[in-house]
Amino acid sequence: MLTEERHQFIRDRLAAEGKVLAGELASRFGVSEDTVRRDLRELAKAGQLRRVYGGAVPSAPFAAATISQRSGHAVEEKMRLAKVAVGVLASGQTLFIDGGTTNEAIARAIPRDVELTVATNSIAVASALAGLPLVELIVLGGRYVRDLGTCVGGDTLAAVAQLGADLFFLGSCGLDASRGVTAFDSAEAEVKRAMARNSAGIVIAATTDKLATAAPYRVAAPDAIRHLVVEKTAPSTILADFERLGAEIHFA
Amino acid sequence: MLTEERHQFIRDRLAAEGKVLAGELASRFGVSEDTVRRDLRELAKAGQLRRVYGGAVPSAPFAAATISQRSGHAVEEKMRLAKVAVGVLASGQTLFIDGGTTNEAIARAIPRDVELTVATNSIAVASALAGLPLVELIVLGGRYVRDLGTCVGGDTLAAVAQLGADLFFLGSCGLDASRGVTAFDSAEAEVKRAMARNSAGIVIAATTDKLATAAPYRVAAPDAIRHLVVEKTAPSTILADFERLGAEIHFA
DNA sequence: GCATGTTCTGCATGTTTATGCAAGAAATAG
DNA sequence: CTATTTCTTGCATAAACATGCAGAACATGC
Repeated sequence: MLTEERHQFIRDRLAAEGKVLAGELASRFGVSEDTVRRDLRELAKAGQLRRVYGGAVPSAPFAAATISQRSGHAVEEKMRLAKVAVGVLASGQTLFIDGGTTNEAIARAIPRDVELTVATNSIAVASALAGLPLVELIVLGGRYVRDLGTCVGGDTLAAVAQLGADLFFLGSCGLDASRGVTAFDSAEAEVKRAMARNSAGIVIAATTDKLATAAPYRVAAPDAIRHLVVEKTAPSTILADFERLGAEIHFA
Repeated sequence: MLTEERHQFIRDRLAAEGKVLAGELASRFGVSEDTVRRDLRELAKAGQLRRVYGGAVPSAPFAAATISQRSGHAVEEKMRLAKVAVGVLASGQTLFIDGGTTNEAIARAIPRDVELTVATNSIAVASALAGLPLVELIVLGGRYVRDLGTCVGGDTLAAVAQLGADLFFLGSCGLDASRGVTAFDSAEAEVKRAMARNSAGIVIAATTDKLATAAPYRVAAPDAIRHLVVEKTAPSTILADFERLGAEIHFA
């Protein structure tokens, strides 16, 4: 286990969960707590985290905003969903990846040896993909919306219009077998629609609470979903509806 | 086994797995660890990887930051520069912020109570600003260049062309009183030029080692610099040149 | 063929770095 | 306030590292 690996793990973990515990890290790495503390000290010196009694928390307010939205349970679930979701990927494909914490988890779960072209309007997804050498990354700029963590607006739409993708990882939406995919915000919905239009297939990874919910703005028809990644706890009646409409169901 | 074969294998392995171990490579190649270390040294010198204790990891955009931060000195210097640099800001202004670790430090040093409109092509800067509620953030998308940590290309240029800013925080460049501001990459220089053209003033925060260096591509004339933030160790002769050309010098 | 110079490699050396342990200081919880 | 946990510091050890040197492999020129 390289020192650098531990540092990387700590960074990732902080971004994902908003905190790390010294003891927990020590047992996970198989090193003494002293070593972990040294790691934390170095990362703190580099400004990459802030040490607290018992462990460390992110230094940037960025991750702090996302922490509140995440309970410890949801993180594990999302990581499981993400691992399964990347299973639909194939090397050489072009992707749109939308915003949302689940999509961020998916981006982080993409293996290093897969060659992809990815266009995203999410800063968090872009950050995650910035570390993958084989991923050609296209950032879809525009007006950044803090609540969504993504860029929207005319510039974003124009950038999307120039691209075509094999798959579109659509996130943070309502999902309903009759109304299809829906979004809470008009501008957000516009961008998602553009991505959906320019993609050959839509992939949605959704925690159970997202199922059978609807929001005001329509993004895609229910039969546009090609892959649906869900937890085992998802109600089978809803899944049956989507399956009838042509979606392939993947259980995480 | 040719040296080049080993190098290629190391590159591939690094891309696929994100790390290599010196001992492991030695036994796989059937050579001594010394030879492997020599290989790693050469590849590191060529910028194709970053050596760490025990092996090597890919050279990432943050790797440069991490490695300079590791020394401890540079990061503190940059933070000092950043604190002074944000002093030229005024609430209500519109900014372009370029890439580079110094600009990232500046972005992180912006106080929470300043209202700004900021356009940036750097993912790291965007991440930093995502946490500031009073900052209207515009992400300049495009093709992401891993080595720079920024977006470049036609899309980026088009997005810049639509905007005008009061100040342009220009980063990661050569700086010379006769040749002006210069960049190492053609596409990078193009974006910087566009930002410079659409800004009322240029701000450069540079560590001493950046002064009196030049790169191939011209970005801006030496008299285009309005604010120059430097360390106290900066040679006064160079500063005098820039001051004569109209720059205001700020010491950190 | 032979000599020469270059490059690559492995070994021995001394140095640096990472790690764990122990003891005392500091922070937190009851 | 006291007990417990967590943290820092100094130190010892083993691993990883840089360096200098010598031999082997190789190409080049005579």
